[in-house]
Amino acid sequence: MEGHEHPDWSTGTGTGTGGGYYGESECYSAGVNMNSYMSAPAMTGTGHMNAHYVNQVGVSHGSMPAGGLCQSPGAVVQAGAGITSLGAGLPPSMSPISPPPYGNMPVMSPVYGQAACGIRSREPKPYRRSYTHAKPPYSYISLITMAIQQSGSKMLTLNEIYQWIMDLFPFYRQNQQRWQNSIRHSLSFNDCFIKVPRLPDKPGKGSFWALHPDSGNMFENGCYLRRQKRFKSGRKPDTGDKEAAGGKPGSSEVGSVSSTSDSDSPHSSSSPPPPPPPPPAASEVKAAGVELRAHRADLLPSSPVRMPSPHLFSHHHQHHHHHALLLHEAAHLKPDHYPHHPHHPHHPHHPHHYSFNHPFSINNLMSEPQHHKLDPVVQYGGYGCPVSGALVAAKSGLDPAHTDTGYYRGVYTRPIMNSS
DNA sequence: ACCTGTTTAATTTCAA
DNA sequence: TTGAAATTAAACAGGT
Repeated sequence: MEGHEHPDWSTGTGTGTGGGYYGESECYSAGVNMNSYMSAPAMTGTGHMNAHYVNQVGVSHGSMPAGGLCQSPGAVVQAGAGITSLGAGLPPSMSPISPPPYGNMPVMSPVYGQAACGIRSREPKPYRRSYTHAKPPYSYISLITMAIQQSGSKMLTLNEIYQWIMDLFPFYRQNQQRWQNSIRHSLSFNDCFIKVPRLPDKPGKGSFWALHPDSGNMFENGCYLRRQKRFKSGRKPDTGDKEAAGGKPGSSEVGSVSSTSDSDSPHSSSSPPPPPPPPPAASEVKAAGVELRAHRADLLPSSPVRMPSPHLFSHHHQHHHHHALLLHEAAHLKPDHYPHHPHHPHHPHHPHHYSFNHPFSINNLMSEPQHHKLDPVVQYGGYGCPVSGALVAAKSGLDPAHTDTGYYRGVYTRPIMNSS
């Protein structure tokens, strides 16, 4: 089928296309949402720049759903932009500094075209390849996380995750069978994702997927391609179980979870106790602890609250109650977005479905679903933090534009270790 | 039947 | 180079 992979872009893997991830031409405007917190301050050291994902695809000016983003503030962008790079981007988070809780994933949007990038793209790169869409510098885990984060209810069905990804990244409109299988694998295999059952009365295709409350910011290191360590549920922060890594996700740990959720939780301090657990049909608690937890109040979506590191967000409202939906509620309300039906085939060409919240919206990412623009969203032009990237580049002397293949290679090499 | 989830396993890629 | 994370494939079980 259709799936034939093109060696070129599609898999970055093997070949070396150099890297595989996007090439030079694509500009995704990223919407990074990092919170403001992230101001791009210092990228200390590492600079990295990577390539910019500029997607020049079609450019639909105008309409971008996401488009909103561009318009806004750009301040940031410009800042960085100094460099012209339109892209410049790295995921915001790359910014070293703030390790955002998961609230800040960079979500970019494919805004095709400059528009988004705002920064006018100048500098047509010499070589714009035809990679129409290169592979985004995010791992599947990152993508899933971003998708979930940006949803108002903080949980999405598998299909919604697929759609979000495809809408944002043209790259993933290809070889669907391949990456979707990987997505499924990632969801099941990684403890950071939990399955939230649908309410009985709301039948539908699959369950909802949410982030494990304790997963925290898995990308604190700023690297969206690879986490330093795989999140394993069951591990308690202080107890001695640190490692966990060795163990396979099999079962045991998972099982233990149940308790975990309650007990440990780094909860946010201020957040009120979790709402009553709506027992969906919990009856079937599957063996898998995970799921359980899901319904367990802990992770209620409401919990944006549960941000693992509330402090980070502190400024933000922590009381998101209004949004806090209970799982079941959430279920009732449709996931959030789109009005479409489950199987509704989205047309590739319009990303608009997501008008609700562009991925860029910081809000979304944060925890606030869509209040649209409440604050200056930081918009970065490129994938992520343009600013930083740009700056860095500048400092480094690299051209942003230069994009090396390894977009991230140099980039985030910084493990944020403890800055604290 | 097709979609969703799980799981095993091989391989690739990255960061230390 | 190495260990671990990520990707890809694929078999298989359940649901709808």
